[in-house]
Amino acid sequence: MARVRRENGGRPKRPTMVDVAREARVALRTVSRVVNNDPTVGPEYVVKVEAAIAALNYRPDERARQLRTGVTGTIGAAVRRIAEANPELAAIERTAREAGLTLLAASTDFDETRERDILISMCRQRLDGIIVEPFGDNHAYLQPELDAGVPVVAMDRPMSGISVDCVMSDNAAGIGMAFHHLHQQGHRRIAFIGDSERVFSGRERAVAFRAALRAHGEAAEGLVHSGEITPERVAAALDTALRGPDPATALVTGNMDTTLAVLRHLGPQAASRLALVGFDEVPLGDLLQPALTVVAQQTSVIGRTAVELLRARIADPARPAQTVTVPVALKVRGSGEVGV
Amino acid sequence: MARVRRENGGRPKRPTMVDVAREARVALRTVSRVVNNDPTVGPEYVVKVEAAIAALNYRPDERARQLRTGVTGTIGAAVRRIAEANPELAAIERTAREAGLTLLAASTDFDETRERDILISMCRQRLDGIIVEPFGDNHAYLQPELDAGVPVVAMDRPMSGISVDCVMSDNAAGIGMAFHHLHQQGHRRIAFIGDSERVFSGRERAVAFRAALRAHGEAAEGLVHSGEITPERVAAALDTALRGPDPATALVTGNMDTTLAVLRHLGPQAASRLALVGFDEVPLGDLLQPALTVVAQQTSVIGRTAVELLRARIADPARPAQTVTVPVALKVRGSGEVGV
DNA sequence: ATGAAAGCGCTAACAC
DNA sequence: GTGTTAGCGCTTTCAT
Repeated sequence: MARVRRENGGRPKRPTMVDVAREARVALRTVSRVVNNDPTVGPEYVVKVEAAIAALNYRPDERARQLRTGVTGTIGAAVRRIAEANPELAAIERTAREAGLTLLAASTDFDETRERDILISMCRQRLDGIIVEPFGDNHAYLQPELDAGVPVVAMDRPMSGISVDCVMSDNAAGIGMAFHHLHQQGHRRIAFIGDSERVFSGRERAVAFRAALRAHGEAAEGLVHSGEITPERVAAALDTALRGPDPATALVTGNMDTTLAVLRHLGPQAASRLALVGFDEVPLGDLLQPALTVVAQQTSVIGRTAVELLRARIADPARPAQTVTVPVALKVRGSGEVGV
Repeated sequence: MARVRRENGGRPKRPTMVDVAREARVALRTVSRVVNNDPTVGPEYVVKVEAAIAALNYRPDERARQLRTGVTGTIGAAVRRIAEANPELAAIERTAREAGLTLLAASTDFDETRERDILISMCRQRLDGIIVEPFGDNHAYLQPELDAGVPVVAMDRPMSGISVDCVMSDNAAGIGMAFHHLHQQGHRRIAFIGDSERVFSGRERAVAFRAALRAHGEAAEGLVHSGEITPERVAAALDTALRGPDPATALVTGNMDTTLAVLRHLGPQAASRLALVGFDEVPLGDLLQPALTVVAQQTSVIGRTAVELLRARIADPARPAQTVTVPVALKVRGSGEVGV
């Protein structure tokens, strides 16, 4: 049974369709039909071929099939971090699987060069389509690929320099909800700490927060802090916001990393001294005391939509690019409901 | 420039090496050499070919290259869950990248059938090797693939029915550390709640815990609870352990999910009533009160080792299979240091 | 319904 | 140093 020919260096050589045809004494074409479950094959041939396949342990070579047919049945996902909790990626995988697609996932790792390498590599692999959570801020180099018909969908952030389908959360509405909630609880000095405004979502959220302040007639001075998420910068921002004659009594954090940095700086009871609403769910946020009130993104909707947009574009490369905005929801759990 | 031929249905056709050769008025072979940075090409040809490549927006087809050369430069990782925090997967990706390998990651999703589908699919894609965090308990169906020379490495758990390289944590030592630590703190009634003993790590850890009890002359009655991780079962196990005339004063949990279930059942201050040591880090465990004392696995060592074992096997298919055991470490943070 | 042969896009011998 | 040709393993006309 283990009739493996060895060639050079002890590396066994897998049997090919030709070997199966010879073993079964049928034509190559017949083996191909059996492998692809073509119903027009005589039952006796099916038996013979399947016996030969089993005897030789034949496995079709997917690469050759892909080369011949032109499609890979695989889509790529270039996300910023695989391997951290990534519910969007989970949703992409689930949706892709349901559609019979294989998923090739890679981390851009917050590195513009690496993002580019990954995307180019995916194009060279002739994947059926690519979902990207863009990081760099100039994706014009992808224009030739788009012209060549490579389907691309942006997730969480738009891409600059090219026009592609995009799905993302309603950042402005989320910030509005957070602000409004704290305002309703009676807070009048509400601060915001978020990501750098060079990052798309950081910018959108900071802008929305300033708009909320303005809408409620509050001044933004000393209340809006955006920049890199480092423990030092977050600590400094907190100190500024909480000091002075008129300190903030409530805080909105612009993303998960900021929320964690705030919690780590103030200690676990941060939220018993300060009303806190975070953008993004925090793992185990429900076990903290008080539990964390957050603006939650519908990550699985986003991931599923990304795949759906991609499939729609694969089916019709000519359809106009569209941007889908997914609503967010306020999860009231305690930390935002601390009195003034 | 955007000289894209369209054929059927508006799908553009990408130019091939032949097109580039024609455009540059050189032979196919020359284009191939330029693309592969062969130094023996005359500089004037390099210029001509690169101009043609740019003019046509040519991108080499990786599938054809792979088919011809026989190697894919890609390894597969079949893990139980992509998309949850998975530091081992992160380490695999990093190590693979450093070695110039692409990573194809897929979730087996705690589903034996799916695991099998994924592994077979990876074999059909002729990946250079496969890392699997095994879930099912009979992998004999992979024997033909192993015979055919497919390199496979098991991670976290051994595979049954076949002999492959394996890397995993020293489960017994970790349980020993947890028990010993609590015993040193003066606890004499130490309970254990863990995963089903049908799962390899659940079994190893339960067995090790019983051995620890025995070594300290304690009886196991009512103290060792293994089974499916559901809120109900964990609650029942807790009730049993904490009730009666001689209730447990300390608890060891067998994995992260159990730890979370315990925390959720007892409330966040669980550890102020009960000394608790968990197996596995818990995200944000350091922000709880008291912070969680855990047995931490060296996940990045495990992931890196998995790739290294795989590369060693790719290089030498004949080398004997080996199992690498990675030490674990006790992280003392507070929850295991609560008095009797 | 089955068989022979061409060809997907590339690399590797070999000749020039 | 460059061009010609065969062939990787499969699918797909086209004959039979």
